[in-house]
Amino acid sequence: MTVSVMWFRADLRLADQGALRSAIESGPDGVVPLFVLDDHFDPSNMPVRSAYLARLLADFDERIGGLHVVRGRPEVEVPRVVEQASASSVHVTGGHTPYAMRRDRRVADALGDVPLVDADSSYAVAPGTVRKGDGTSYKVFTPFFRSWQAQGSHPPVTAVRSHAVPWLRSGRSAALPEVTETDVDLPPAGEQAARAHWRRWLDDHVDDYDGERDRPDLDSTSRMSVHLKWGTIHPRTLLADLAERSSAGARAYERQLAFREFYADVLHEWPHSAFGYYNRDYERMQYDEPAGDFEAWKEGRTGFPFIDAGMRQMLAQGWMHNRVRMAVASFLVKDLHLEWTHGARWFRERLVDADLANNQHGWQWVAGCGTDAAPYFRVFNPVGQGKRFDPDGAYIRRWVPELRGVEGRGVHEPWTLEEPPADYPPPLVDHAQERLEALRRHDALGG
DNA sequence: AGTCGTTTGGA
DNA sequence: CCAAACGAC
Repeated sequence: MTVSVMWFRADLRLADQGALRSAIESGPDGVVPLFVLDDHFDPSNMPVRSAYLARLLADFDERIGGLHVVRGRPEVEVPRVVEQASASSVHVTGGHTPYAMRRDRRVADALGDVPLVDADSSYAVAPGTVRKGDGTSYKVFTPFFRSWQAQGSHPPVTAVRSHAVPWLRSGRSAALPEVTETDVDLPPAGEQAARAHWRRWLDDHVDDYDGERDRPDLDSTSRMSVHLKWGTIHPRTLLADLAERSSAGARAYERQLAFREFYADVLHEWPHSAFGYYNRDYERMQYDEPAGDFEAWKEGRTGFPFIDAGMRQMLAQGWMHNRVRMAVASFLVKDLHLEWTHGARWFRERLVDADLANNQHGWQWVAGCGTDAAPYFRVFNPVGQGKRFDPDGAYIRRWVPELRGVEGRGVHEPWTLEEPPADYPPPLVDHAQERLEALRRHDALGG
């Protein structure tokens, strides 16, 4: 009997998209599903994501009847499980961050003659494979998008759900993390939840996506980011469903999926951009040190209702509408003059969908130092964004209880009210002034 | 995936 | 007088 180990990387890219098929094609009679909780895994650094991961692992464990979870270093634990199971191959599936790639190489070295097969990526097109005619990678989204579309991707795999190859049940794993209570209103975890949610959104909302996606008050985005991040659904599944639709909304959604693929490709090509400036000119800019204003931003007490609503939505749900992410990021970088890395770290702590490539490059786009970034002089107006994308203020009233009693559009500028709510803070900064300060600091860079 | 001050053209 | 369009940052 030949056995293969199916090693899920940091997330649970599931078998229906090719990983298990790839294992089947290599001919094993059984598959050991393995998840390694890395020694470096520290729940205090990612409280929201670790709470979600525990739910996800529990769901997976229940569904396949025994996920093998071990704690330790992958280069030690993967070979150990291979030896215990007398496996002849390891199929790895999941995210393509530079860190995952480096870790794979260490594991491959430790495995010796047992092949480590990169069974599937968590992207429609694997990072590092969309290339210009001269073989170099793209730095601008639009040409990447065209090339990515032209390249296409194979259809999603659906038939392997029939369990042509049995999972080798290992019994309940002692290392399975405990599912603990959390104050965060987390979305349901698991593949079935992901598929059900997608189906519903596709039927009811995708055709309106183009017109409504920027409106946090309507809450009409797909909220699929969490499922894509954790791999409980594959983008190829989404693309196949979208291809059957002719609406502008379906096309706009494909474009958003392509942004995710673009940033994964960028990170793959420039690993340093995960935690440093993609455009290193911006390292020299003058920044302030995080202080009380940073704490106010984190807690949603800046006195700018649209900004505070977003930050509080993130604390409550581990999720924030993308339009608001851009506005709060701009506020941190250009009104508070803090480095984007501080904000990106807070997002990674509090967002359940925090994905390294999307998060870091989304921030760098706003900060003007990323690939195909917004020019630095594009400064979001924290009030104007609210008026434009939350016209009636419903989003603000939902997330900022102090302002719930304020009727009309005055809710965007409570300091102009005759009687501003006493328990809501005054604006932390003068936006017009700080905007000019940001432009001044940028000018000081020269060139 | 922006904002702001200015200009322009129609009422 | 005001909105839409425009160009600069």
